[in-house]
Amino acid sequence: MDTDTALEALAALGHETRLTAFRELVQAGAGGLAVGELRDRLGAPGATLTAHLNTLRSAALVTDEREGRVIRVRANYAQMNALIGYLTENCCAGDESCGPASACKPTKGGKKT
Amino acid sequence: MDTDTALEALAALGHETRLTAFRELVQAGAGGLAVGELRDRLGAPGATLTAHLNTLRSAALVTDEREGRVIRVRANYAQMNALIGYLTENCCAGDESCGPASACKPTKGGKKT
DNA sequence: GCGATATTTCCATAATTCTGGAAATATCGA
DNA sequence: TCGATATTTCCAGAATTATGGAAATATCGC
Repeated sequence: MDTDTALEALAALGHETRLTAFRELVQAGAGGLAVGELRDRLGAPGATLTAHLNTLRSAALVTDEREGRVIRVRANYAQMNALIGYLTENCCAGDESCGPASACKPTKGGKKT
Repeated sequence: MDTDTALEALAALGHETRLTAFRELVQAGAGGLAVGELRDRLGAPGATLTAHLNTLRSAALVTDEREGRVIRVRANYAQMNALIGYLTENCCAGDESCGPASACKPTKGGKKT
């Protein structure tokens, strides 16, 4: 993931309603949620929710698919994963100084601690 | 890390200047950087940089320490790490559907030392 | 086609964040 | 003490983002 993409994803998640929406979608799993269901859970007006979903979609954090009258929204795990990867690289910057996160590095070099 | 804290960290990083600043600090390592050095690298006016550093500090992503006339700023790896932990939990939501990230889960199945 | 349901787009207002010059503060060395 | 350097605070204008009502669009079942 490049920096611009990470930036967009971070900004998208850095808003209470959007972070909450994303978490709902993650918890909903592969089935995702209908926009209306999400709206009920968040208690946000339709127009407001649409605007936030546009932001999340633009950051590729969610995908949506029309199913008749309903639009089903799903968390894009791959993108979140890529974001975590970006942050992990930018957290540890090649050394092991990140503590717990070093257990997170996928085989970089030899480590023993 | 709780959601409010993660929210603040995400919002702090969701801005080009601040993300760049944080990356510079991570790359600078444990020694950190003087505010002036960071200002030169980013090419931002002092007041602007101060405002951004205040945001990062408020999100606990950086720490600073006065050294005579210079204020040395350092990335707070622990906080970034906690943020990654938060996102990882909210990415995978208890199942292993996240691909590579599942290798990232600390003590779930408990393997290795 | 019609009415109902689901969601979006349009648009204006409100709220927040960003920016940077100038003045203030802190520290140093002589 | 003074003058130089490093950084912050103050402040206000500029820019961006958020909000939500109303109208528009899309799809359904009949």
